Amino acid sequence: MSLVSRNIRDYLRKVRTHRNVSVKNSPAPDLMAAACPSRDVLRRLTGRWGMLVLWALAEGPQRFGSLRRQVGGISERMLAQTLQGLETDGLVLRHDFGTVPPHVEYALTPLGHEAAARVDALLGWIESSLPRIAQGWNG
Amino acid sequence: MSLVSRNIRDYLRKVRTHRNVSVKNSPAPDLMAAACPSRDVLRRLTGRWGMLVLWALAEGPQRFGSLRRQVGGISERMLAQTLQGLETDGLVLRHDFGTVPPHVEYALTPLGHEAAARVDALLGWIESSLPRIAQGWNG
DNA sequence: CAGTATCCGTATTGATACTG
DNA sequence: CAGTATCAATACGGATACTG
Repeated sequence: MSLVSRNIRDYLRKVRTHRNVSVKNSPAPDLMAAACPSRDVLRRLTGRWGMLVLWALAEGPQRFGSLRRQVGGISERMLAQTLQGLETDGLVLRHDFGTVPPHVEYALTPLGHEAAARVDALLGWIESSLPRIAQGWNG
Repeated sequence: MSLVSRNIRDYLRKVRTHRNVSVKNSPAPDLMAAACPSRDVLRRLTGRWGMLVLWALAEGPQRFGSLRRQVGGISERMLAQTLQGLETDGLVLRHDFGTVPPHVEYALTPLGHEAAARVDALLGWIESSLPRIAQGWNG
C-alpha cells in the first residue's frame, strides 16, 4: 500500500473540513445537465483528436499535410473530420487558396485561441506530470 | 509485464536521453507522438465523462450516488468505469468505509486537484463562451 | 448503497481506394 | 495536395438483471 493510501483517512478528513458550503449554494453548472448544448462542444473538443489538433494549431497556421504529420497517428479521414468539427464551433478557420495543386491553410480564430490557451494548460500539465502519474502505475 | 509498463519504460528512457529533436524553436510536444503514454492519460481524462466527473469532484469529496446525480446522464456503469480510470492515474482516491449498507467516498488527490484546475478552466470557458460559439451555428 | 455481469446496438475509427 | 467514399473492425455506452 502506498504512502498516500495509508493516509487516506486523514486526507479525506482534511478535505472535508475545508470544503466550502458552495456546493449547495451555487447552482449546478449547465454542463452538468445532460441536455446542455455545451456537451456537444465539449465532445467535439475532447474527442480523440480535437485537443491535439488545437494544440498543434496554437503555434500558428498550418496546412493539412503538415498538421497531419505533426499530430502523430491521425488519419486523413479523422483530421478532416476533426477540423470540420472545430470549424463548426468557430474555433478554426479554413482558407482554401483555390490553387492547383490544392493549398489549404487552417488557423485558429480569436475564439480558438482562447480555447487553445485552456487546452495548452491541460495538455501541458499532463505532459509535465506524466512522471508523477506513471509512478502510480507500478507502485 | 504489461504493455503499458513497457511503454513507460521506453518513454522515460527517451526523456532521459533527450532523444526528441525539435523542429522549430519550441520542441514538438511528446503528446504529439502517437506512442506517447500521455495519450492514455489524455483519453482517460477526456473520455465522455472524465472531465465532468473531475469537475464535480473539484467541489469536494462525494459519494457514488451523489456524484451520479450531479453528473447528468451518466449511468452507474460508466461512472464506476470512469472513476476507476481516474484512480489509475492517481487523480482520484476511493475510500470504502466498509459499512453495511456500503458507504464509499471519492476525493481528488493533490494531483487530481492540479488536473481539476485545468479542467475547470476549460469547461468554464466552454460554458461561458457558449453564446459566442452558438452564434456561428446559424449565422 | 455501491457496485458487477451480461447483452447488444451504435458511434467512432482505421484501412483502403479513389478524385480534382 | 487535400481531401471524399466505402467498408470493416472495434470501442463505447446504455439497459437490464443481479449481488453483498
